[in-house]
Amino acid sequence: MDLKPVRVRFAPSPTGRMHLGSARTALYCYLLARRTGGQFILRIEDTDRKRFVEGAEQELINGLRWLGIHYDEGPDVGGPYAPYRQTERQQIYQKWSNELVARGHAYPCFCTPDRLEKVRQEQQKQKQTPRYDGLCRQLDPAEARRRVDAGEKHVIRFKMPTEGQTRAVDHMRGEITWENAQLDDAIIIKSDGLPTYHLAAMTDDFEMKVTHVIRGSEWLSTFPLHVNIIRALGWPEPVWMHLSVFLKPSGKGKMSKREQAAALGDGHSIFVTDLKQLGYIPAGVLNWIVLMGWGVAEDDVMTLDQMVQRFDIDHLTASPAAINFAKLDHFNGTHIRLLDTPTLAPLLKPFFAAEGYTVDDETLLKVTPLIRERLVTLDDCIPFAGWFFKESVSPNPADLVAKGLTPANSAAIANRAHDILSGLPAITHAEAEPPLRALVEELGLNPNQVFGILRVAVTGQVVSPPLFESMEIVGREKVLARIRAAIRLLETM
RNA sequence: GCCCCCAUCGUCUAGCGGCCCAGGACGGAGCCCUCUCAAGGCUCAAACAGGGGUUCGAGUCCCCUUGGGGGCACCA
Repeated sequence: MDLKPVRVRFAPSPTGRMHLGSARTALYCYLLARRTGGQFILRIEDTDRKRFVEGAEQELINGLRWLGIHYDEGPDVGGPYAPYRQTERQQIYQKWSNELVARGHAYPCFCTPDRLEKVRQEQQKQKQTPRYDGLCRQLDPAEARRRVDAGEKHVIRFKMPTEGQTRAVDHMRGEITWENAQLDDAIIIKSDGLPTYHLAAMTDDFEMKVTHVIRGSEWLSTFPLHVNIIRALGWPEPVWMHLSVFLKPSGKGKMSKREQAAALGDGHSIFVTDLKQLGYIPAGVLNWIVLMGWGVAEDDVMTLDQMVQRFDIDHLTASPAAINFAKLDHFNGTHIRLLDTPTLAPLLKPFFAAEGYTVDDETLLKVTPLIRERLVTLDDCIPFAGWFFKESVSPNPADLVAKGLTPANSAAIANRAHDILSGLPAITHAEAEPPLRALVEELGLNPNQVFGILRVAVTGQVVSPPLFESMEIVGREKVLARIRAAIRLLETM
């Protein structure tokens, strides 16, 4: 691919939550900018006041920050082409809209929503493609001008060519051709004076000197409109790329609200801020989404920096990708394992806190290496290590009985172990294991049987981090006390 | 209904005419390691949607069919 520095923008509208699709678009934009040493811009497309959602912009920004996708220019950081919120750029769109009308490429339309709706219904009844019937396109420009000046309510429509074809090139898909006769005269300025996406995005991309437009494939159908606007104004054309959508895990269509809720109940989500709360880390999420639409032959575990090194827009995939949460889990676990203890431990803390545990850093730092390779998500630290921060544990009596043995036998074994351990000045991994192994040998049992009793006695659970390391962290007095409690429990069975 | 896009293992993908009786990853199965659970190592099963062309040669190029997806708003 060409490595000349580019200017790319991520241009979401603050109308909802930030989902995986947006995150991937932002990621690809970011990767391309960094790869070429260019700039990555965040632009807020907030011209739809009806669907505007308070706080959505902040969630977007938080999401990008959390993922580590940093932008060079944006509403909160400024930049040479500020402002970066479209509602603050209204005069600019007005100017270019006027220019379009002056050049005969656009016209005022006085049709009411009511009339438009009737036309649409009529067309549908006749099995025709619903589109504007061009009534106001015939209007004499001077007459139209007079009505506008008189304050008559109107919109501005772009005058699409009616003959021939429109051709445009998508970098991933090649040349695409449309019959102009199929195209519609889209509204570019609404009656509230604000532009629609079509005018606003094209204008800003021009004004902000955007060289590469990476956006969702939902824009493919309005692609010919956009290139016609640009060409009518004589603006340079960017490199276009329309990324495909993400499909639900079954591969059939997009995720519905209901399915989103089901995924959440399962510990998964398509929303970035949810993922953070569910215990996913940015590196895992990033590695997961970057591979949905971009393939690497081998070594698919990558950090953000490694992605930058390898990213190549010539090798993006155009086909829709089904979401696979199992793969997210895999990448998340893999990247957690890549974290060193001083980095991982603080990430775990809020999850312990959320469960009501008070954790001291000293213990946490010792516990972290023991559970690191067992974590798929950060919140897995609770079942594995929550018990470390409890004053006492309450084992299920039945779990204390070793496989193939009676409660009495188990109690006797626990007693022997207790004697051995109490004879040690301190219970460390190095000092405790040999004599207990010897005990296993002497009794002619499996390590599993003996260590299993102790595991349940000390940790209160059947699954835990390694026994000896765990006992060392818990400390001699507590270990011995818990074994004695377990013996008493076994004796009452 | 109309327009446009897409099509390799269940899933994400490598492949850009011969290196492919198709490679990697997830998931699945088995084995090894092992104090539980993991992690790790090894092995196995698993795909070029179908049909026509072009070519000495096609997963790779073209066409059709089928299937899937997106769009058809004074939303983005």
